[in-house]
Amino acid sequence: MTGQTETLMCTLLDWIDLGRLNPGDVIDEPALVAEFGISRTPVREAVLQLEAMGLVRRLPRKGATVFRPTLEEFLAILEVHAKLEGQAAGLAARRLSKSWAAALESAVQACEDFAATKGDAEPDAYYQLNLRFHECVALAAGNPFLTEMIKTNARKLLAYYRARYGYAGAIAASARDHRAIARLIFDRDSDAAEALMQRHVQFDQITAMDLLAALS
Amino acid sequence: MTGQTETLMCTLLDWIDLGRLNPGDVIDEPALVAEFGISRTPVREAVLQLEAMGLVRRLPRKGATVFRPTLEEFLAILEVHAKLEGQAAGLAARRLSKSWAAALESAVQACEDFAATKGDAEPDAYYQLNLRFHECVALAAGNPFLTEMIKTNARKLLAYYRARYGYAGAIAASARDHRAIARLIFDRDSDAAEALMQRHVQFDQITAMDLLAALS
DNA sequence: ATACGCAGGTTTGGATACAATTTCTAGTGC
DNA sequence: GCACTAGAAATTGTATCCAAACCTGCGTAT
Repeated sequence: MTGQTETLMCTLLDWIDLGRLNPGDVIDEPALVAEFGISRTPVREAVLQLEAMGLVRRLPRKGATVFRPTLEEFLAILEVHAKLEGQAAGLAARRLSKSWAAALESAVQACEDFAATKGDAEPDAYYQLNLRFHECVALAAGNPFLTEMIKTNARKLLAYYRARYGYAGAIAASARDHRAIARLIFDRDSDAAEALMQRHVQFDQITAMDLLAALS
Repeated sequence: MTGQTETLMCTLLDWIDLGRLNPGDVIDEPALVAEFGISRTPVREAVLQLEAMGLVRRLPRKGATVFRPTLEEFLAILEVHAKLEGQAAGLAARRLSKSWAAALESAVQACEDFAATKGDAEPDAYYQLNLRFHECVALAAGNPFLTEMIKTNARKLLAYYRARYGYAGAIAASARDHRAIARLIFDRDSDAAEALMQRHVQFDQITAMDLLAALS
């Protein structure tokens, strides 16, 4: 009896992270009730909390769906997300500890190795490495609140980021960016790290629109 | 029957905004049940959603309390909040429309007039003007997502900001800052507006710590 | 043939009932 | 007199139940 609401929420978050639930998918409450053998109450509460976080949207009489931004919403979120990731990089440059330096270097290495050996194959696998890099930077910034915010926002853009690495050369370019950002962080160049990370995340809005179009 | 959960949530948010609920105050669920003549379910749901937003903390067996940051949490939130307000100012400088320009000018004027005529008296009244200035900037930035985020974060720091204007000269200094920021926005100097707003919000951390100490 | 409407079913929000864990209290024994 | 324990009450999470709002489809009337 360790909190069915909480358990279910974590499960749903995992499903979103793993791509088992994608933007626009309906969250079928009765089905969850049946699948988990629990009552409507915790299911309802879990969905309500996800809605409060902005990850789920509930249309009147239409069921709950995983948040799927419109073009305007996507660009608005991306704009803020890029700024926060930038801040994280800037702070990391100022606060980097020995142990996070090691973790960051290994995350960047992993990205480079992948780009060198696998090229454009397995974009989903690269996406996981990408996640690790960004998580490292966020954690190295030493601001748990910022980390949490970045994670939540990232979830709203998740499916689109995943799609990003399907384009030829995207993985190599991403790995190069990561290296450049890491170098600036290691050099303690806070301003440059911030600026570059922000540009890295807010990749050409044309590309963003391509992604959106591809996923509509 | 127009959504008791939603109604209650808005009421609680208002209470927080108006200072009727302050950080650390307990949210007595049974009392709310009695006061509103509703059942436990909507009360519980409202509190859970506030918790998901980070505005309420629920300790095991100790009831729910309005979020009251520790010193570390306060500084972490302030760091992010300042960055976001800065972004809003920068975007406003680029996107300012005629009508928002007028609203912004009037908000700044109101601050200046207050500082000139009332001096350091009625800090709570000035706080409302301050809110309007920041809201104007956020709205002028044209990013609803950013606006929402700023509002939620501001709520977490609310009681502390209110206390800020109790210090001699604080109101006049704030009004001067607002004028300087507005000038940069009117001049379309995005970078400078962003930097100045960030500094304005993340006021000297010494001061922040004074506030915290005063409120513990 | 079409449009109006009414009866069922479904969906959703809310109330209440129930169970488990824990705390307060009072009583008893050392 | 203090401590320990048992029981009573409360807090909290979950389940079940109820009522109102709204979709759906069929029937009837014009």
